[in-house]
Amino acid sequence: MPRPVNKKRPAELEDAILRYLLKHGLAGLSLRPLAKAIGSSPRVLLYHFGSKEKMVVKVIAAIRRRQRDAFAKIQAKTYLDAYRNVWKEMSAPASEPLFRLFFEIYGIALRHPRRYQAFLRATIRDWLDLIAADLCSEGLNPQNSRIFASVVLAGLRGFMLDYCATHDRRRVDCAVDLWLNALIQNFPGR
Amino acid sequence: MPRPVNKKRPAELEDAILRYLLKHGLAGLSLRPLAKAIGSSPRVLLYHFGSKEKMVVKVIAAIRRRQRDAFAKIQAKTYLDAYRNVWKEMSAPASEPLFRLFFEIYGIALRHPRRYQAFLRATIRDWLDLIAADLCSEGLNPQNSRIFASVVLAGLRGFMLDYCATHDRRRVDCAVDLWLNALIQNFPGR
DNA sequence: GCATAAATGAAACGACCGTTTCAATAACTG
DNA sequence: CAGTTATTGAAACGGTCGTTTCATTTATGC
Repeated sequence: MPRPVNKKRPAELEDAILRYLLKHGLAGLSLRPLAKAIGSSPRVLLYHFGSKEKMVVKVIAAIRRRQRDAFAKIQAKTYLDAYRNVWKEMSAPASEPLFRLFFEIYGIALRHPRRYQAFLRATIRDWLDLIAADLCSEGLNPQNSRIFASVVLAGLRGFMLDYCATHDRRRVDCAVDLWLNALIQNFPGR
Repeated sequence: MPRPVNKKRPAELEDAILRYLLKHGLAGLSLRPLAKAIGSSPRVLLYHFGSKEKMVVKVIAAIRRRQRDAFAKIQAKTYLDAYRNVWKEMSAPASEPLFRLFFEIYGIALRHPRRYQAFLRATIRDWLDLIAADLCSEGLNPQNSRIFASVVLAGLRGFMLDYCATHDRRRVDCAVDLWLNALIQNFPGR
């Protein structure tokens, strides 16, 4: 009978907070500057999320979903091309804030495995599932698919760590090429 | 004529702080608990390092040196064996605190490139130099050595990210094997 | 032992933190 | 319009932060 709940409000806040985190990072996050920047107030954030920690966990889940969805849609005729395209997308300037934030969260999550258990598990498994499913659909057995997918994921993340730190595009791009060629020649289905 | 400076004191403090960081991480570091834990006081830390930020930068440099030295001494008859041994050393339980701290610092450094410029540059270049020098000494030209070394470094770091998050040793170890075999078959000198 | 400067202790400063309290407002139902 | 509850604002609370101030202790060369 009274004022009904606004179900879209939390999602709106999540989006705004995510954008703020992309700019300012997670480590030094505090409610007052955040609230001011997104036109809200600490009171409102705590009302909707319960606590700062719960808020962060929620937003991190949203970040993970966003990152996964951004790359799930990439397709190509061959694996070589697909992975090439993924790297091109990952290393594009537009992706860098997301990866910087991702690595920052990664570091914090490794320090607090309990709190960020969901993130730690999902951040590997999401991608492994994505990559391995593709391989499976081509006839590779599930177990080998996961092994091969682990190699792909580790490479992509490792190169991204390098690129974010050095911005040495020429060297890293060359290295990615060399790596992909070596991988593809040892593709377990060939 | 008066009391002379104790040149060993800063190094002692650095060591103690490093041990504390390995346990407690960098993100939430604050002087009072740190000082208490190492039997010192905030006053002393600031006296010797000037500020918290300068202290952190100094200790991070020490961490980097320690990490590099720990792996520089690893040798083997073939590259395959050498990289295998490096991975074995990296993924040993004793190394995990160091890598957790390393990834945490990495995330923070990416957020503050100015402050941690030295770390970001060195954390890639140190290893690249180490790996590439080996390859060069076997006759590979310097440029290709750096490319190949980039592949090795990215792989090692990527697998370590995976392992720290999942502790799925069997899968990651298998993936490392697959990756190394693929790499070695495409070793540019063969 | 005395002068001198390095090193440390104790306490305070102003600022900011996450959170709570209390009250006001807003948006809906009947 | 009245009643009800979701939502928000303003201010305060206790606590911790990095840093500074001021005084004291400590170890050395003369």
